[in-house]
Amino acid sequence: MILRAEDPETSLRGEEHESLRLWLRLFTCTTMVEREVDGMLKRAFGSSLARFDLLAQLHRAPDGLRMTTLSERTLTTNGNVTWLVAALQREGRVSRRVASEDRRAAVVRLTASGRRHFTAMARAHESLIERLLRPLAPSERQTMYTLLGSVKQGLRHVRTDP
Amino acid sequence: MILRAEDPETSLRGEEHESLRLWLRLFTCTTMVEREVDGMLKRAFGSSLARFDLLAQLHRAPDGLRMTTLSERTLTTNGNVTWLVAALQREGRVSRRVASEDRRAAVVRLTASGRRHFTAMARAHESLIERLLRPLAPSERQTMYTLLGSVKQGLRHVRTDP
DNA sequence: GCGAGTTGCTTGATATTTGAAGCAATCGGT
DNA sequence: ACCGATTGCTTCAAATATCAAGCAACTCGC
Repeated sequence: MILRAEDPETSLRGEEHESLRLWLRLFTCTTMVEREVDGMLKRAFGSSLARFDLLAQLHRAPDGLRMTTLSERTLTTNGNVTWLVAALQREGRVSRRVASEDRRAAVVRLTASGRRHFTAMARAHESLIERLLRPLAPSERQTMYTLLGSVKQGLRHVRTDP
Repeated sequence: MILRAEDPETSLRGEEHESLRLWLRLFTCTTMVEREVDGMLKRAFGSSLARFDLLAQLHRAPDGLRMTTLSERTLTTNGNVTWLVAALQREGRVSRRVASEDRRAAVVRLTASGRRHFTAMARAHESLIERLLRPLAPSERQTMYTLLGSVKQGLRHVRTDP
């Protein structure tokens, strides 16, 4: 889903709406990259971006993560995490057990197979991203990274800070 | 789905992987904004980002668009567009008719109701985006817009230009 | 004009995602 | 220890999205 207004047919006039134009382009670019990545992960690994993302979270948490933490970090709903973890478990990529401190909570972690699988995907993922972002010079990437940092920072307070 | 690696636990080391870090942040920010927007459109208009996007395309194409064009512009599958258009048609937001030049093709356009609905959503959408991107100064927005322009440009040739 | 390839779109089976509701375990006083 | 919130997760139904066929309407070259 893309709103792209940067083409000739655009209805936006002049310098006004700059935020909007920026968002449209941001959205377009991200979605395009997302589709490239998701497609690659599906074709080459029978996986998906959503799975990869979840595995990535677990990869940097050797002690495992709770369902809720996973849903916060992957920015999806708890129901979706339940579903994804179940799928990944069937595929043997993750294991789960009841948390010792809280019998309601589940701790999910990567299995050896999951770790291997993730590592292979991560390699392919990185080289694809490298390729897709090649048009940006290192300093430009840095600039953009910084600018996005402040956006991200601001997004934290959105709900509470109208 | 977010891969965020910018937190303390990150496994990325130093200046290498800058592309990857940038992508992760890009993805995070975009997804967060997407969720804000989608939620707002749902709560306030009983619509969604996907619908809004489709309507936006039609809004700037007074003569209507073909299904295929819609799927290209919204970056989704043709099957999804068929579904979305059917839903929007049931809701009275769009109309469709067979193209005069090609009896296979359908031309979709906004109805008066669709136009009104879209206009209202667009207003709310713009002010939300304005608010979310407020942390960026105008010149920064411009910079980012330009940088994303080259990324977008590069994405066009990805498939053909390994 | 004809038949082999395209194209434009729909279908149907699946996969994924969301949102709300439900259940059990834990927590905070009391 | 007991009760009413709260929390952590799952479930279920419904909304979306994807992918692979499938079908009809075009196009071309002959």
